[in-house]
Amino acid sequence: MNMIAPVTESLGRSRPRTSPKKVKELPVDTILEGDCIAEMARLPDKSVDMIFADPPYNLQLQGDLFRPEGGRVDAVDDDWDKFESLQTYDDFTREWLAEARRILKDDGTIWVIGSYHNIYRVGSILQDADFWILNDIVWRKANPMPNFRGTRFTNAHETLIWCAKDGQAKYTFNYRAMKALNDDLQMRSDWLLPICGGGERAKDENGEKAHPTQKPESLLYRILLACTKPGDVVLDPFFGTGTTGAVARRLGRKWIGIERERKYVKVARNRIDATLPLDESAMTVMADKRSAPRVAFGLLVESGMVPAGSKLTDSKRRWTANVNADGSISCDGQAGSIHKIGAALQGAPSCNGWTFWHVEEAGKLQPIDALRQKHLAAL
Amino acid sequence: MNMIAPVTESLGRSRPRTSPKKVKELPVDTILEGDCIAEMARLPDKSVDMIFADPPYNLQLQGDLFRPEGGRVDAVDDDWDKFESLQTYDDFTREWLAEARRILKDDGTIWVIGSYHNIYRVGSILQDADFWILNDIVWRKANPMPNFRGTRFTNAHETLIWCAKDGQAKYTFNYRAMKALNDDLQMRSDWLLPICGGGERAKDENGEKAHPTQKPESLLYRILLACTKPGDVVLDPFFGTGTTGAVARRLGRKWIGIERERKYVKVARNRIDATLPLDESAMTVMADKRSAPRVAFGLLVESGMVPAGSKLTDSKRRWTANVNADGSISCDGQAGSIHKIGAALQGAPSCNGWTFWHVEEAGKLQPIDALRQKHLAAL
DNA sequence: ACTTCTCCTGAATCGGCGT
DNA sequence: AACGCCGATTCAGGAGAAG
Repeated sequence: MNMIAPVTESLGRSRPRTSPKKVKELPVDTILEGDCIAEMARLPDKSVDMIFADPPYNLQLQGDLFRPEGGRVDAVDDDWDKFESLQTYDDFTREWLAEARRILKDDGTIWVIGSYHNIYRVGSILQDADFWILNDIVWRKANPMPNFRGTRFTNAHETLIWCAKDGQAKYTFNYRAMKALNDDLQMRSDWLLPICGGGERAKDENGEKAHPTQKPESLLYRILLACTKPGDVVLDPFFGTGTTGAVARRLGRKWIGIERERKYVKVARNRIDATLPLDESAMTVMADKRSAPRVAFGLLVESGMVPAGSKLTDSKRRWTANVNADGSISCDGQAGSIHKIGAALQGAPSCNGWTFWHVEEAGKLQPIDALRQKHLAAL
Repeated sequence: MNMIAPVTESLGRSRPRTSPKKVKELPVDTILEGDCIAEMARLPDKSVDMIFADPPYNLQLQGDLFRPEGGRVDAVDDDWDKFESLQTYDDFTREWLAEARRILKDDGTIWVIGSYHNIYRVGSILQDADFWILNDIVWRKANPMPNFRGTRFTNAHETLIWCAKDGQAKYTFNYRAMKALNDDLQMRSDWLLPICGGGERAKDENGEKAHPTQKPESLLYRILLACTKPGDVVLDPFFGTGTTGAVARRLGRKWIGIERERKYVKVARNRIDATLPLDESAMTVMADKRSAPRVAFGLLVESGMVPAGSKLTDSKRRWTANVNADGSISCDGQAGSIHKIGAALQGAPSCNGWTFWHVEEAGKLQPIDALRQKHLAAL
């Protein structure tokens, strides 16, 4: 078991500690065997970067599904049952989500997956707990189980809810990586992925499938790639056969799993041990421009890459601007930054001067952003 | 206005009548102008076969949003979508759903559409009110608005919840019709349909869009075809520009619309009057496009078919590229899509990366397009 | 007549940093 | 905390103009 000190210390805030014996250091790359709420209670405040949770889909309701067809059920008792189970499920959900919220860093995010049986309870309780929904994602199953009786639409999807701790949080979203993964189109909220089967499906000692609802690694791959950075800590409070851990290890993320059932813990351990991390070069993703170091236009002027006195023009040569010695530009009697002048000329509220303005080189127009990239590469 | 006697008489059950002056006969094929709860209160118990509801989503938008090219997004800022709090929204939802339940026949079903802003509230309250969820349906928008800032996944779907009054109800589901509509495959819970635009979009006197959130007729067509019979009565308590009425008339169903805003009522009346029953000319778009699904290269990376870290080469082994975790590839210090990098290396304006790049398998080079075909076949 | 190009628009909870 | 500046950011489809 590896240990790393939690980045943020427990602050002893409003929420009472539900357990007196909190761990001093965050246990990572390990499975905590026990009840998810009790084990979460031992983890420090604001210590994990992401939580992925695949909670039970409300076992009480599933019980109803197994009733013999045509059996006469007293309606009043049934309603009472249902109320009882929904109430119980809600209480359970509120409790583990409260712990999850406490453990999550302020800029961390949480993902919860569910079906129509439970996801509306989960979504409402997330909102009630002041989580801020960023997206809901539809996992479209490429190969769902058909509806054998022909009584409904084929239940061919599950729903994931992605939340920040509040509307102001600065969460991680690797936009360019997601765009790259989707052939240079923005990644949408509907994901088509096969269900987990074949060799990926974990087996127990008897060769039977080890877990009834094992999630595909491709699903976790996309989630972890989108919303975490290498080295981030991911918590999965309903670990099962450890899909989250396996993918986290492969992608160079740290992980914590909580699982109550010993048989699943064993399967998960073996599975993750057999998973090899990608080497660092393979782990790289398209970097967001936002995270690149800033280059002031004046720096290019200073360095002579775009000398003072040279001309800038837009791609259609509608306007020509003069470069001043201080990195400001002049056009139409106005002077200011490449962005300000670009916006003013177009009558637009804003403008990215780096892509708007061009220089002529060998008869061809080239955006000054290309020069910036050259400048960055030279460093 | 046509009148038909309610099929099921009011039984004077537990719920107190919220209005003393209930109509004696059910008003059909007409718009009731007024508040949805007050107007529903005038309708008799157990009198309609289906309810389709498109309630306000409570979007909670902040400031203006601008497109990259400078245009301003025409947001939904209407008063009818503003609520003081989640609590207020929940109270409103409980109230109109209670009336809806009272009016609905015991074997009737209800559909409610929403987005992540409100659908979890709606789903929970439906379950709390003892409605029985039969399916949740994902409307995948073929042409959603992009995420202009690159901050989240493109919000490309809305969710519909379909409920019976309880788990024992004998609801209508036209299984064969749905299967026929889907090329003789069971209709799934994810529907790909374009948003409402072009000539279908209702205009006001000034030629502006009459309503900010008009739903496409293809969506209502599928719902009414699936869950009602000819002659059934469909109630839409948030009628807007009357899509439900127009499609109901086209399909030979009776309809009741409730709408508070006079401007929408006028548009809806004109629109429905101009709709010819059983003219299916406008319905040609309703079937899912069954064109071959596009496969992103990233999908092969995610699924492990071309693992991150593996090498690609062109047929003559002049270049070798490294596969990154997000499906981009790197070569010669550049990173980008299989197409972009292939084009850049050759100095060509474009390149089909699927045929340009190869993987080595058993000493033989194989274009990655072959792997794509294998992936498609597996689905 | 046919193609190509430009422009417009759609239920959207759509920045970050330094001063 | 508020303000101001930098500068990052879009997909599909329909309509109508232009070639």
